[in-house]
Amino acid sequence: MNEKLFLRNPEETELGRKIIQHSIILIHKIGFEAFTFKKLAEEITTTEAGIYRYFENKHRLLLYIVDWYWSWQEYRLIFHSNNIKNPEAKIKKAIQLLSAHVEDDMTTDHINEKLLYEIVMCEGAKSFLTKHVLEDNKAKLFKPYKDLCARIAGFIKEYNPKYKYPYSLASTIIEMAHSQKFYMQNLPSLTDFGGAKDEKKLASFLENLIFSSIKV
Amino acid sequence: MNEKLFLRNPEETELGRKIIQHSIILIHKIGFEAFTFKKLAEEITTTEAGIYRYFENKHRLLLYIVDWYWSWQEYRLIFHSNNIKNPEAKIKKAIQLLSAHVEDDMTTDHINEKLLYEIVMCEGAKSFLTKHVLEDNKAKLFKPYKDLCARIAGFIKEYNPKYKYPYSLASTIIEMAHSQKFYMQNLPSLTDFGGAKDEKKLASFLENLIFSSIKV
DNA sequence: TTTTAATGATAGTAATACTATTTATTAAAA
DNA sequence: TTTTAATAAATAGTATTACTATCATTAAAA
Repeated sequence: MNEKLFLRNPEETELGRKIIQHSIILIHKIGFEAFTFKKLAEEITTTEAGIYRYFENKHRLLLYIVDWYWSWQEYRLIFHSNNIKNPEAKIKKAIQLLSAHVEDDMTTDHINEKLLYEIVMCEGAKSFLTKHVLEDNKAKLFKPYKDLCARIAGFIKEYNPKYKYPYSLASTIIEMAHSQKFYMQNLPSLTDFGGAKDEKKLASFLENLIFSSIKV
Repeated sequence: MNEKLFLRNPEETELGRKIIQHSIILIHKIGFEAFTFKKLAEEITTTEAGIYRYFENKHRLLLYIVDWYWSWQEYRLIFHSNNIKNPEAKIKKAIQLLSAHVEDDMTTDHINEKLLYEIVMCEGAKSFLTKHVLEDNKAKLFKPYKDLCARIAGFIKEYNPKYKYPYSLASTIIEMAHSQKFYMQNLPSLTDFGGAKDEKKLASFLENLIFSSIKV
């Protein structure tokens, strides 16, 4: 993780890991706007000042967990596409991993991936929709997201080296996988997917969107 | 405008119109997070309490101006697609209107459409990324966005009645027109568009994306 | 003219987002 | 073993935010 995200590395102490674990639970429960360091401190029986020693403010903490999520997604993609040769299959795997229902991973003790996925769906955009996005970008705080995007863009370029918009298409896939899911659950008339059962339809929509564009 | 958005209709009084006019200027200048009713009150030499008579809170005010924007975009689309018969041309017109650089309209005295467009690009998602999105949706607060989406979905259905995802594709166009523009200006490595000059490339990307998917 | 409605001015509160200071604990050096 | 130094925790405090309440003033409608 980028060292500029925190004042003290939360992975290195018991308290730090508790901050991460419970910030995920609490943001998921009450939303990022209502989330405060004071409420978090109460949950883990420490003090507000205790949390400020780890994170400058709650936005940095959001960035930390969002970055963690994108790094995890890229790791999963590397792992699952490792032994695939065919670029078409690699792209399909990426779509499947991004649009399928996420379950708690269990390999990471203090991070609940299912909750984290839902946080990124509901709050993820707030990590860059700020007045200081350019500064944050200079500090490389969006690197995990950009790396994932570049990896998928790479698959697209393998599939069709002449396609003109691999990066925009890759960011479109990632963003739509999350925002169509959000619409599905909250504003369904913006989608063609009815209940929560329709998760395979989202993957079909994305596959159709991508492959018809990049078809050689 | 939906009456639930405000406590007192800002269109009906001088002060109300000043609130709208200067909230657009101020949100554009300092961002929605830093924007407060107190700062706005200072700008227009009224009091904080004066603004609270019009809007319950700053989120409702954001929703008001965002809804105004989507209604304006739909009006523009109706106006410009009115005498077009060909569904392909209608879709192209929609893409063009959504992805082109917006200039101040001048027909509306107190609303600067250029600034409003930039606000929707940077802050628009915050209007629905909340814990009360379902309630707000029940109160029909997202109707203008959904209407625009449904209109574009209608064009898509005209073009190809068999295409399976007209609503998701329509919301994808609208969202990407704004978010790719944001990326272009702030996180360019997520796109294939270099400087601000590349605005026609965004339209080409979207046209390619849409028409290759819905091609009969 | 009287009533109603909108605005203005002032004050007050609980919560938020921090910062600073002091106190306690632990670890290393003398 | 005692002193010193570094680290962490606890407490307190501040400016700002997001409101609510009250009351006087002005303007428009009945």
